Amino acid sequence: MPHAFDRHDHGTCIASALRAAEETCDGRGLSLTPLRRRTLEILLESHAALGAYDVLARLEAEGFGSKPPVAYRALGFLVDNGFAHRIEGLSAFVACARPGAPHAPSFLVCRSCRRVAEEAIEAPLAPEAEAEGFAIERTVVEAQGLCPACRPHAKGAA
Amino acid sequence: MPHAFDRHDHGTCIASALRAAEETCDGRGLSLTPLRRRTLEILLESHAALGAYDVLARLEAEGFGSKPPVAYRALGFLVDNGFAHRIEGLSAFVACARPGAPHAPSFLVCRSCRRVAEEAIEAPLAPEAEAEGFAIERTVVEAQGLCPACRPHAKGAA
DNA sequence: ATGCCTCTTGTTATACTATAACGACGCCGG
DNA sequence: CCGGCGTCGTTATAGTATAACAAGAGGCAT
Repeated sequence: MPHAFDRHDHGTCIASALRAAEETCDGRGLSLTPLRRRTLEILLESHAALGAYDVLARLEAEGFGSKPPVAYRALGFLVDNGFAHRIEGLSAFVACARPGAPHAPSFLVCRSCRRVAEEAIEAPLAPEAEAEGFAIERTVVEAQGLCPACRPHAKGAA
Repeated sequence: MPHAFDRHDHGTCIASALRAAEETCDGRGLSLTPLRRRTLEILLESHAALGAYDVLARLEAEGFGSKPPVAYRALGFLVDNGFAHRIEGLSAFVACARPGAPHAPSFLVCRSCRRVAEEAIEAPLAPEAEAEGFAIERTVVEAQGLCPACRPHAKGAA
């Protein structure tokens, strides 16, 4: 499993993510329309988190609609179906690194270049939730900091 | 340590949090001004996360300024000094349950009543970050779901 | 083929969240 | 006194997100 911060064959990344999305859509009767597919491709171009309005600008430049709901709906579809994730700490979106497999994702988020490495981690609050009678539906686990590439030259924290 | 979802003496909660804030401010040469103190009190009234504009409305009704920076600055002061936390998943703020003690907080967040239980948890991504050469500066750990009180009568997930 | 239903994309308009930039005032040390 | 700093107030604007409605495409039962 290549990491966002490692050197890797990114073309393979993209191809396998698209294939997984196609297969999952087939399997569930979902339609990966041109808009949705293109939105996913835009996210896949890098491992960086993109804001909804960044995505929207790209879509508009390629002939899709220019209004926020166009981007938010496509992103919503991708997130709902596990092809992308929302990075809460950045109000931004990133392509899923493990599409197809259900998982509770967690992230290392670089505050300098916005690249995101997706990690697999066990739900960390499960015992506490159990003790309280709290029913967990979704977990957000994000570590913000500096990636290996940005670490040397980024300004100090905060 | 009483939990937000447990029955507990909330007056003690409030009093000890205020006292801890006063002591910490004394110790660090910070000033807990009327605005900042009142903002903290507003958050302490419940264990629920409040939006910045909810807090602002309360402050305005009590004679403080009415513009967003008034609330954001007071909340920023509280968050920066560990007297309150920002709940990323809600874009909202909650009083700290362990003021004074440095800690990497994590939260159980009820999507129905917005109450928040603060948990102590070890930084869960430390080994992964170490392996990647990623320097963690801050972690966000939030589990969203239904608290014991809301579980019976809330609508289904999502 | 027609009519109906659902899904998708597009729009307009608006709501919600957050910060930059500037001004006034009070306090305190020089 | 006065200069610097911190705080609180303002105006204005930036950034994020969704509600509500319109139009077209395709399936499918009649």
